[in-house]
Amino acid sequence: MSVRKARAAETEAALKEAARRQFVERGYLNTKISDITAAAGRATGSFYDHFTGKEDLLRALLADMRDQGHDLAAPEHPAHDLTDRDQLRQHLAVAWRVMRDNRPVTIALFESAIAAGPGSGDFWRRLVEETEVFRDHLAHLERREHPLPGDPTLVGVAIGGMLSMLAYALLADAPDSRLADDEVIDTLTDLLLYGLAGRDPA
Amino acid sequence: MSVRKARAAETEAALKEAARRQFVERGYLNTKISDITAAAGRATGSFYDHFTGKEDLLRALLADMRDQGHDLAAPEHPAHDLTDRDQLRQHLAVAWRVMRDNRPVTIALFESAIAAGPGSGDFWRRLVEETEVFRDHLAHLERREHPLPGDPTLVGVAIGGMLSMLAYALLADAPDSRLADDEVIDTLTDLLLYGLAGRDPA
DNA sequence: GTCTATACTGGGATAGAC
DNA sequence: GTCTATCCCAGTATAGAC
Repeated sequence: MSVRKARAAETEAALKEAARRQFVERGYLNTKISDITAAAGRATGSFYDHFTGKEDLLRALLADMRDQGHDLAAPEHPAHDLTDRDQLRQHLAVAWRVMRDNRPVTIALFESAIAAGPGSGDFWRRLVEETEVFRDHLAHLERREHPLPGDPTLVGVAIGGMLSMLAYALLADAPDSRLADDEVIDTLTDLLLYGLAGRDPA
Repeated sequence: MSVRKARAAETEAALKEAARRQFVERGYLNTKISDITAAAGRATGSFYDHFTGKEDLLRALLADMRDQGHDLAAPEHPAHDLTDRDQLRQHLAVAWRVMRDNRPVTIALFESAIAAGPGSGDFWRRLVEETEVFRDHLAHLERREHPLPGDPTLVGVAIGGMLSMLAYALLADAPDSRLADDEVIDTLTDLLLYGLAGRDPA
């Protein structure tokens, strides 16, 4: 790689890194192109030598994340019984960990989904996509004649929605998290597994 | 009330009504002042004779809703045992109904909460406020020595977040709801009461 | 490829006639 | 109170020198 290209790659990396920081600090929607370039110590114009716009940059960040093995959408799932506490907890923990480790992207995706606005069906579609893992596992349970609270898609979306919302509120809005990750995960596990009634209907 | 004032009130009402329609159609964030005035058949400038801005208008819509007895934050709660299926279902149904009956406001509040951006702690705060009812009931259970999945605030926020998210996705993004209200409410009731394991750990 | 400078735009907001 | 006309700014995006 030539020196020229290396420089360019450096700038691109700097822009991405700056963007990540800004997204966490001000949120995706409130971050202006000029905020990013300023934080990266570059001129505004330079941005457009690397990206066509903010959405394009977000796509790039998403791709980077995927390359690093992290995947917001679908963590691996060798196991297949969500009614097993350890397995359910494991799933929730992985999802939470991915979101926590990729706060900038988590935040940005959430905000951009909202900004797309209602009516397009886009929001619902994205939510359904993101919750594929849960839906699959739930459908699996259903085939095994395990009674579910309702339609697998709906239940999956409910669970996924709860997770996203909590992640945004807790990871984005309160970085100095007042709640430990483990507490959150344990709570969600028990809530989703046994509900408010609890294990023993004592 | 003078004729003059009546005219003004009419315009104000027209603006509010137009805003409600626009919020559902394009979303709160994507709605411009000029969209509202145009939809109301008034000039852009007239808007400012009634409201100082979009947020001000939203506050007015919220107040209207409250006046009509609907309250996004706290439906009445004479009963006090969320582990009773009927009572839990009732709570969820009321919350859902209020959101459905006030789609414009539900949508606008959700979007404006996001737009506030992370970092301010505002989002978390709003979520905690909105879920006061649940938290109170859960705390009540806890005092009665009923074991909960976790901290009442956290559990309440989780439940409320699930509801908000689902409402936005289902009520806002898919108005021609592919899912019946009753199905949603029944599913959530069973999920939250008994969890994925179900009533009988058969 | 990166800079500086600037053109362009959307949309919020106001002035002033009616 | 409502209109028309306009101002004005923030932000995006481009042009062109280096």
